[in-house]
Amino acid sequence: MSVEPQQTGRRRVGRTTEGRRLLRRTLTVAAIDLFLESGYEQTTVDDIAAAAGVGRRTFFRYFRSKEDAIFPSHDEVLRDIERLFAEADDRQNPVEVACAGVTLVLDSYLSDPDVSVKRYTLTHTVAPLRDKEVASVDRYQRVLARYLRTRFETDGQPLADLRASVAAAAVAAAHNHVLRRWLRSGGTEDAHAMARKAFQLVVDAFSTEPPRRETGDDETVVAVLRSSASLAEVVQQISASLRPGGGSAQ
Amino acid sequence: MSVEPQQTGRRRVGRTTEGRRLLRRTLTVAAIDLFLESGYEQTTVDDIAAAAGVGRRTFFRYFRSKEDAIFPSHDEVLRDIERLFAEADDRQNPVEVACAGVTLVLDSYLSDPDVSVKRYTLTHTVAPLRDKEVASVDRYQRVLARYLRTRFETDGQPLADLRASVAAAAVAAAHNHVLRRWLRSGGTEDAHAMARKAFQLVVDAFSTEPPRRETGDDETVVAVLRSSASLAEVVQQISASLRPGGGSAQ
DNA sequence: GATGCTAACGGCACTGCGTGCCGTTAGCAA
DNA sequence: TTGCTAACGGCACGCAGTGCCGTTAGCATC
Repeated sequence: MSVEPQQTGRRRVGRTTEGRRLLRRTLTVAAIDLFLESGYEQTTVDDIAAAAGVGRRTFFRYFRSKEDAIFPSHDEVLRDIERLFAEADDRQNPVEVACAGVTLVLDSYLSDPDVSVKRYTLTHTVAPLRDKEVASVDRYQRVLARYLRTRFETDGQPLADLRASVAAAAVAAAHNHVLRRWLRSGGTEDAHAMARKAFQLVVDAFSTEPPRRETGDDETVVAVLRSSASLAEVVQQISASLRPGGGSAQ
Repeated sequence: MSVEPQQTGRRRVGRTTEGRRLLRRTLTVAAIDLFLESGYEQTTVDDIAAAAGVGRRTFFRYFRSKEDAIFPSHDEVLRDIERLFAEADDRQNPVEVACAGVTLVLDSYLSDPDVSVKRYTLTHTVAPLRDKEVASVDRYQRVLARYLRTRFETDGQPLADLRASVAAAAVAAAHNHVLRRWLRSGGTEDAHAMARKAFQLVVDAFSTEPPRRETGDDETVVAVLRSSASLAEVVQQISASLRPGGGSAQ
């Protein structure tokens, strides 16, 4: 395919940082197109490198494996999330901060709808690529869980570790749901609007603040108290309510 | 290592179904021990096969890849979960059914503590093995989400798809948390007791009864509490509610 | 404009994973 | 004893991923 295979001195496109980004993207696009066209297994790394006009060895200087070729560099997004968490106000709702963090992931997909949609058809079809995607989601989820754990711990939450893992998984799942819907729509729907709704559902479920509205199920006790009551009275009344049949409205 | 390499006719241990299980386990144990002893990358498939007394080609008749060697056959557990969901009473809480399903996964680990603990140190250390583990968790999570989605849809839940994905992720995360703690304890703690607590937290967060709005006037504080909350939590939440501006619905 | 330095690139060779193919052999039935 | 079937071992092959090295573009310096 290449007209000048042994030409001395190809363009050194990867010399500068900007050049590296460009070549990386060229390789990604080439990989995606070849995978879609000829199938993942049928496409060799040589094919991808040749399509991008570089040597096979260079490919592996840009991607650690054949599967990685179609994915963006998650490391940068991860760093952005870490920075957002580090700079976050401790007075903010931790779960909402986590949602803001994972929104950076969403944005990284939104910034390149064409590639994202094509990649989705691949991760939806090819098992090794799907596994890689899942592994990267797990990396994000771990970062979320770590942040939430420290926040929950300083807030004195009981079972902080468990809560953090569960909440992180929920936030990640909400993000994935929105992302999938957006990808299935071909990148046309309003992802951020969907994300707001989805995150609201998670925040409501996991908010550690006194919730504005609560789901009243069989195991919920509603206590109505005068604000002038002393704390001791309150405790007494609450413990009475928690006994079977003692709830004021259950 | 094998004393009789070209002996005609090794034992056909894999002939019967029971024999296959036995040889599979032998290969798994050999792989785990070799990975722990010599390192994952340093250990070749030939080493594993030789340690188990079979040929390299036979190894790949039992495992699809080198990474798969240390994992149990998730397919069986997945089938058990599907059957549990199929036979589940539709009047049961869907999230609780999902927890019951994922408990089957927990049990599969508990049934072989020795291998599970050793495997954990590997998945905790070796990136490719961790990725495989994450991928298998995702498979379970998808089954949970599919069940929850149909249940939520027939229950007429709004955003059933989103809720199902998020709840499935939460259930899976709670399971993983319990499993990790149990593995870190060396398989000594009471995993089922931990699981009950962890699942309770998820069920509370995702119970799907219609939300109830509470309105109060300036002199009344309405606090809605989960009966599973500890007294300390209750006091903390109540005192927060009694502070000006801290009320949940005042 | 000539020279030296640095870093990216291409090519080569090598290890090892995963697979298709085939001859061999154990287990079982007739 | 004979024939059938299925698991096994060995062989060869393609390809992923890596270490090594010579080459070359880009840049600074004289």
